[in-house]
Parts: sequence; structure tokens; C-alpha cells
Amino acid sequence: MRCRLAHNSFMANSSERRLPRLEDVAERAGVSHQTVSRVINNHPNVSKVTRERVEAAIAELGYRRNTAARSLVTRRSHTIGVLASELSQYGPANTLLGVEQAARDAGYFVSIAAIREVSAESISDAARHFMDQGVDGIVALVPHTGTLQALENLNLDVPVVVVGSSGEGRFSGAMVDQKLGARLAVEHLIEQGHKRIGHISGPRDWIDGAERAEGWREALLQAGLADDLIVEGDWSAGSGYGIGQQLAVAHAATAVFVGNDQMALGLLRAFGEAGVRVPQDVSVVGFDDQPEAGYFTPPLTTVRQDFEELGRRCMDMMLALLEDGAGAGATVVEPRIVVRASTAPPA
Amino acid sequence: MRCRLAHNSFMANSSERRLPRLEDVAERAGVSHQTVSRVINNHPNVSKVTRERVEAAIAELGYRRNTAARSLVTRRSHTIGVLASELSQYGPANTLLGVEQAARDAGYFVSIAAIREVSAESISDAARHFMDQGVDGIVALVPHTGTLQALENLNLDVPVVVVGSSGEGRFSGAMVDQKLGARLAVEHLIEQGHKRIGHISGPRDWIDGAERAEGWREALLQAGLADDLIVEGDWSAGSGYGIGQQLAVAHAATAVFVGNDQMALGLLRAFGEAGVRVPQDVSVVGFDDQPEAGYFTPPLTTVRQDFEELGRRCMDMMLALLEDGAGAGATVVEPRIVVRASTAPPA
DNA sequence: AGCAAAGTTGTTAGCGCTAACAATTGAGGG
DNA sequence: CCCTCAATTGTTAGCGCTAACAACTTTGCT
Repeated sequence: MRCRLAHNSFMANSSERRLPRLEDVAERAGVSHQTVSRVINNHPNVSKVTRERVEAAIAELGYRRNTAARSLVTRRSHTIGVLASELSQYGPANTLLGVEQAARDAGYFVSIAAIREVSAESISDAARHFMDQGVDGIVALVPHTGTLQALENLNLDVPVVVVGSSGEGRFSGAMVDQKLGARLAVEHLIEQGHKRIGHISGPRDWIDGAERAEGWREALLQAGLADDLIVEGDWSAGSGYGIGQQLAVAHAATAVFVGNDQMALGLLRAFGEAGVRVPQDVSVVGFDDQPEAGYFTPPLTTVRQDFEELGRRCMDMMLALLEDGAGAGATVVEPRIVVRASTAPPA
Repeated sequence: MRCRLAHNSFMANSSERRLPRLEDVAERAGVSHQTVSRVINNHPNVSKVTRERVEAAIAELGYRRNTAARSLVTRRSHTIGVLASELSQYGPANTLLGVEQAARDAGYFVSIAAIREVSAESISDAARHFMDQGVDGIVALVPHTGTLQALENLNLDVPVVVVGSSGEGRFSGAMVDQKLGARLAVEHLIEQGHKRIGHISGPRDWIDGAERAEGWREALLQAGLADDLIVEGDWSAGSGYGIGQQLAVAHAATAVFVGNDQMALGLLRAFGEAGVRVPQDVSVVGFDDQPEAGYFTPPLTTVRQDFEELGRRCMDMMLALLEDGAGAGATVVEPRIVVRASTAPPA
């Protein structure tokens, strides 16, 4: 049975017959097309008998609603646009997956537009692309401080959810509590007895970069420790490597909190080459817990973020905006620390 | 109504009025709506004067064509569906980026559906999702041998491009020459004097896994070497680690060609723990050249694939199918080897 | 029984666009 | 001057669906 239905609905018969319409279903069920429309839209006022007859006709014909026609009249495309940068990175890619899952579950389609570099122009191009498509809402997966401003300037007339934003602006936000994550990392080091704890931050114009640096600082100040050891990287393993080469000769810190796992990898490599032992000479903590982190040399203590959950929350937020007409808000996902072999009490 | 009011809160200028239609542009330009349609569709028979007047009106009103209305009448959505698994991995994510870039450049929208596990059912669900949306074509980014069969059984009536397939079936394909990549890796090891070269393959029911294993075998046989040292992993760093622990005590090979960089990372970690030195005791080659590979311990010799180019080729292929009505075909991207410190002549 | 209210179904009118055809104009030839 | 042909522009009819309302049927209460 299932086989046959599936077959009918995907029938390759482009030249002969077109796909069945509401009218065809109506005829077969002996009702008006509007009644069929009511059935597929779950309107309450349809008798049980009629509904069953219509559903049978739908199944027999393998009817599927034409999205374009529905969109035209309802002015809703049931499509969400995800505006993303750095999609080849573990975090954003998984967030996208979370959005996609929640969207499909809710009957929405997900359209994507990737931007190569963060600029008002590229964001504007992508947003225009989405407006041309008629998306119902936009999820901005561009955790850069410039994103918010660029998007606000566009005066879009659809809801926007910004990942990484705390929702204080005109848009809703969904974020992982980056400060908390940073505090967890630093407090773990403090508990082990470290007094000189440095930080390799991400770019400070990236929301996550700034937040993690701020969390690091807060945790240090609260413990009465100095917050002077900070260097800015660019998220890449290469930048972590370069910075690691300098730190290896400086001997300033007994522990380093690194802004992400990739820079931590570079740092570990540089330390390895320079003969700095981790964790005996210096402890290292990363951020993200990408799947490879447990196989670094040594396995990396890091802060785990649930990116898929973040993506799902984004979509939940979007659905609330779309269907309940809710106002802007924010949702926060909590990170947690994963302790591995790259951290130990100082010598 | 309540919803629309909520949306209005995102509007800047025109809070009451809806977007301009063809009719509005026509009125302003003093022509018929059909003439405006001709202008935006670049029909030849429009006088220069009229065209300019219409274009001015379009610009003044900020007119944008309604995609739903156009799709309804043309039966084309200008949307490509990308059916993907493993989107959080470096390769697939970058291929998606290539598809997106080429698609947007060509005026197409990109819709995605991710599948959690490869099965006929999940592929069927995703395909149905795309058909509901009315996509013009599907790019299948699921390099699994089961994909092709599952998709063919669905009798889709839109063009399909399968990544990783060589295009011998009903669908077009775009692929990186995996066998060539494997040969490059193995020949590099042979040139360095290795005689016992093992392979940690990906799952053999994944196209890439099977192809790379086959390339490894061919290169060995051609050089008159034995092809008996092969173990199957699951692409993850964890599986590479587990296999590495066994290999470390076996001492069977002087070099290992690993199916991807992540398993290679796990292998390096296991070797490191067991005191097996790379490359002095065993040489290791990976596959993919993900950005971190150069910072492994030691930096990994690996085979680079240009995933974005692969994605672009997919989209080119799709456009050819869509607009020129071309038949099925295939396009092949060539990989190249990147030599780093994880390989050296045997002791 | 009688009549309002609620439940159920049908009819009509578009949503904004393009395809097909009709109408108009101007140029050139007899 | 008429006619033909080509170039340009306008008119009409849907694409498949839902909203709004109209029409009919049942129910419940006096």
C-alpha cells in the first residue's frame, strides 16, 4: 500500500498528466474543492464522514498541495532563510542542522544564503535574496557585532532571530551563555591552583570572541587575579600556532584559556615543537568541544556548546514570532565544561 | 490579521500598504502590466524608450517580482534542494557552500534537508519534503552507495545530481577522483621506500570509502606490493584511535594511508600514547586536508580535495539539465597531495 | 411546533504573474 | 493610396489555492 502511494505521488509523467489539484480530489470525493481545502488545513467544521472520504481520495490520487498557489493567496511561504557565515565550521554547521530539524518538524522549508566575508553589503545582498524569495523569517547565523546593525538598517518586514544576540535590540536572539562558559573554564583552572591564566581570544568584533574574553576577565577579577595576559587570534589553528610560538618563550602564564578548539590545536602544536609540556608546564582549555578535541595531543579540556539545541531554540523563537505574534525575546543555552588531559595543577 | 500586525512592527516606511505589483509599476510608467512583465523578463520586443520608463518606475517603487505568483504560472520555483548528510563535516559543508554560491549567482534559491542517518526512509522523507516545496532539482550530497538506489526508486520527476557518483546511472554526477587521490597518497609512500603500506578505510558502503580503498589496492598491486593490511573505520577520530591502539602493537606496516583526516588524528593520538613515533616508526597519510591537518602532531601529509569547486560543478551540471535540457553526465575534480611532516622514508 | 444558533457545505472572487492571442502602429512596396 | 509585414503594446484567461460569504442542514430550547 505505502509503496503504491509513494509511487503515485512521485510519478514521472511530466508530459502526459499534471499533478492532481484540489479540484480533482473534490471530484473524486464528491465534494467541493473548498471542502477538500478545509480537510487539508484541519478546519474544525468538517463532518467525520466527509473528512474520511476526502482523505481517501487524497491518498488514492497521491495529492500534494501546491505550495506556490498557497503562498500566493496566504502571503506565507513557510520558508525560513538562514543567513550564515563560516558554515564550514563545526559550530555554525551544527546550529544550521538544529534549525533545519526544528523547521522541517514544524512544516517549514529552510533556505540558505552564505556570505563569504562579513560586510553590510554581503548581508544586504543575502537579505535581499531572501526577500525576493518571500521568506517568512530570517535566522542570522553571523555572530558578528556588525550583523545586528547591518540588519536593522535594512528595515526588513519579516521577523529576524539573531544567533548570539541577547535580544536587547529590535530582533529576537538565541545564544549560548558564552560568559558562563568562559567562567567555567577559568574557574576550573583556578581550582587546580593556577594564578597566572592567559587568554587567546577570538576577534573582538565577533560576539563570541568578546563575550568569552569578558567572562575570562570577570572570573579572574572575582578571584583577585590579574587579567593582563590576553592576545587576540582569528579563530584559526594557524593563529593559535603563531601565538603559541610567542607564548612558549614568554613563560608568563601557567595556564591558557583559548577562545576555541582550533586555536587551541595550533597552540598545542606550537608548544609541542617548543618543548613546552601540556599540562605539566602549561595547562590549556579550549572552547566548543568539537568531536576531534578528545584526540588532540594531549586530549583537550574544553567547554561544550550544544549547537544543535541552539539552532532548535532559534527556530522555536521564530515560530513563536510567526504564529503567536510574540514580541522580541531571547533564549539562552548553557554550556558545560569537559575535563580532559590538557589541564593539571601547576608544577 | 493579528499576525500581519505583528509583522508590521518590523516595517519601517510603508506600514499599511502592501508591496507594489506589476500593475502598480505599469500605472506609473503608463503602460500595461504585460509590458512591465516583458521588461523584467528581458523579452526582445520592447522599445528602448518604454523599457527605460518601466525601469525607472521599477526603481522608484522598489518593485520586486512575487516569486509565488511566478512559480504558480511557470511551474518553476527556481529553487534547488540540497539533500545532505554529515553537514557538520568539513567536506559536505564546503560542497554545500559551493552549490550555494553557484546557485545564487545563477538566480536560484537553495533549500536544504539534512538526514540524520542514511536510510531509504529518511531519503524518501527529504525528497518528499522537496517535492512539496516544488523544487526544480535536487542535489544529493549523500555519498553513500545506497543513495542512488533509494533515489531511483522514488521516480522523482525533477533532475537529480548525485555527488560522488560517476554518473553511470539515471542521474548526473559530480565527484572528486577518489581513486586518483588514494594513488597519489600510496605512490608518495612507495617513492619514500615503503613496502608494507596499510589502509584504514572509511565504511565500504560509502562511495568515498570504497573508492579510496580501491585506489590504495590498485596502487599497491601496480607496484607489486601486498594489499592485505586493511581495516575499516567509521570516519570518526574515535575509530581511528581504536584501530591505532591495535596497530601500535602489531608492527605490521611501516606506513598507513588513512581514509580521512579525522581518523588519522585518532591514529596519531593512539600512536603517540603507545610510543610509536610518526614518521620515524610509521608514516601516516590522511585524506581531505581539512584546515587543521597542518597542526596535528605531527603535521599531516594528506590529500586535498576542492570541495567548493565540487559544489560549483554540481550546480553547473544542474543548470545544464534545467535550462539546456542536457542529458545525464558527470564531471570530475582532481585532488592533489599535500606533503607535511607525518611521512618519511622507513628506518 | 417554531425559531434561533450552530454546524456543515457550496459559490464566488481574487492573490500576482505569464502565455497566448488580439490590436495597434509604422515602414516599405506596388 | 492601399496592402503587407514586422515591431510593439494591450487584453484576456487562467495557474491552484484560500478567504469571505452564502446557502443549506441539523440541533437545542422554549
